[in-house]
Amino acid sequence: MSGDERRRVILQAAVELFSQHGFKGATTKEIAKASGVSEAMLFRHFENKDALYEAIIETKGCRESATKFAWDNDEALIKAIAEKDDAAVFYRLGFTILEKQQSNVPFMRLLLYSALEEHDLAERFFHEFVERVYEFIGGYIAKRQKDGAFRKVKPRLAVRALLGMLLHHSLNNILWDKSGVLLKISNDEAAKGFADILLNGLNAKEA
Amino acid sequence: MSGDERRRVILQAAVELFSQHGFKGATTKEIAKASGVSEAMLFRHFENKDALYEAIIETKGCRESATKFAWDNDEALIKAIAEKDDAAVFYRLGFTILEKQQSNVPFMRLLLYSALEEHDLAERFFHEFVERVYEFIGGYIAKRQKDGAFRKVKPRLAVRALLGMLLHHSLNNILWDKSGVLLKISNDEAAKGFADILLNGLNAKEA
DNA sequence: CTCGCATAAGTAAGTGCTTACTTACCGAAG
DNA sequence: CTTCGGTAAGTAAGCACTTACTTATGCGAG
Repeated sequence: MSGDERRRVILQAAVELFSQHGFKGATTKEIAKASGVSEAMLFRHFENKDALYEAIIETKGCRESATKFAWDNDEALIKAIAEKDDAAVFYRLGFTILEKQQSNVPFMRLLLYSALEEHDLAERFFHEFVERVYEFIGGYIAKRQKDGAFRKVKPRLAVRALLGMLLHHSLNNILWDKSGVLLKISNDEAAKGFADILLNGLNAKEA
Repeated sequence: MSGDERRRVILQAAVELFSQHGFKGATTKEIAKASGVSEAMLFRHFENKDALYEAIIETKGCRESATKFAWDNDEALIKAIAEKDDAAVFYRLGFTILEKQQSNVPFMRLLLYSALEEHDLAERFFHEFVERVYEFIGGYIAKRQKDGAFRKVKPRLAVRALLGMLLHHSLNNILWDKSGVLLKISNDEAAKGFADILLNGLNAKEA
């Protein structure tokens, strides 16, 4: 196997294990074993454990999706924003964030760990992600408030609400995968439901 | 210092460190040092690390508040439920959950870690907490739907939304305490804001 | 009051195992 | 014969947990 190939295999195994056990919890021995090489090989490809973690975050599927979200290329989202179709906007936003969990990087788990563990890199990663979401969604909410379409709620509080729903949903589905005790809700249904709740609330429309 | 006193001191230090670094991340050496005794003393008071963790969860301020929530004694909540004052109900629920963070046990952090770490005890703890919340709040929502006061949204989805807001809010405030980068929102304001969003949504009332 | 002694509170210095990381070496391809 | 992908066998430090031992604290009998 060539160097580049091996590197990718190691990264893939590392992502899996870091997102499962966190930075501290995942061991280099495990990662090496999971990628089918000796620990020594791992340390030839990556200077140390930190460098390995950094490489994951710098990875296309992670940092880029954390900061850019590929939102720029989401036609459904662009169309929804242009048409001021709020339900579609929030649905697309939620869905694309949630689906990252399913993609090559178990994004949400990595994100939650990075918020808890005291690791500079991880913390910066979390902050960048959250800030970016606040900017994007918060900006949209503020705009719609100016339009008179949204009530005057602190945009940041609304973002915190939406992001919280999504994070908690991911957390629950992760746990569901492990134990099957909790309720499984599909990402699609959750994204739709959260968008609906966020926009219309629980109160029945007054006649 | 008497045995019981010492035990309490150790528990206090352990709570602090477990909630900061997680179960794996906190070391018995650190915990012993933080409580001003040798490691050997720690292991005289608690059979092993697991037993120490278990003792914390069994603690009044933790398991009981996780499963009972002291909601039975919250007069403001009981009154709000009786009067079907939904805004007050959700505000009280949110506020009491959030305030646990401030109390003797940094509840939310412990909860988040327990959701991520692969530790039977921790997982059970998280499940119990979440199930209990789903039952209580979900039950209330279902009832209000029957009253015709709430729209037909899956109760569990609504609970997931509310709990998610609260968890994420705690996570942000934790990180704020550490870095000061994120927006600090008081628990009171957050609980009020989330209750409002959950009930009324963002959409401006249609004329 | 105090002596004797059991018991609880405490420690220093380990145990064996795991951790991140290293060194010294090997075989094949260019 | 060097360079690259690879390994076996380390190392020092850190982990949960123990051992062997010392001090403090009751507390009933004399």
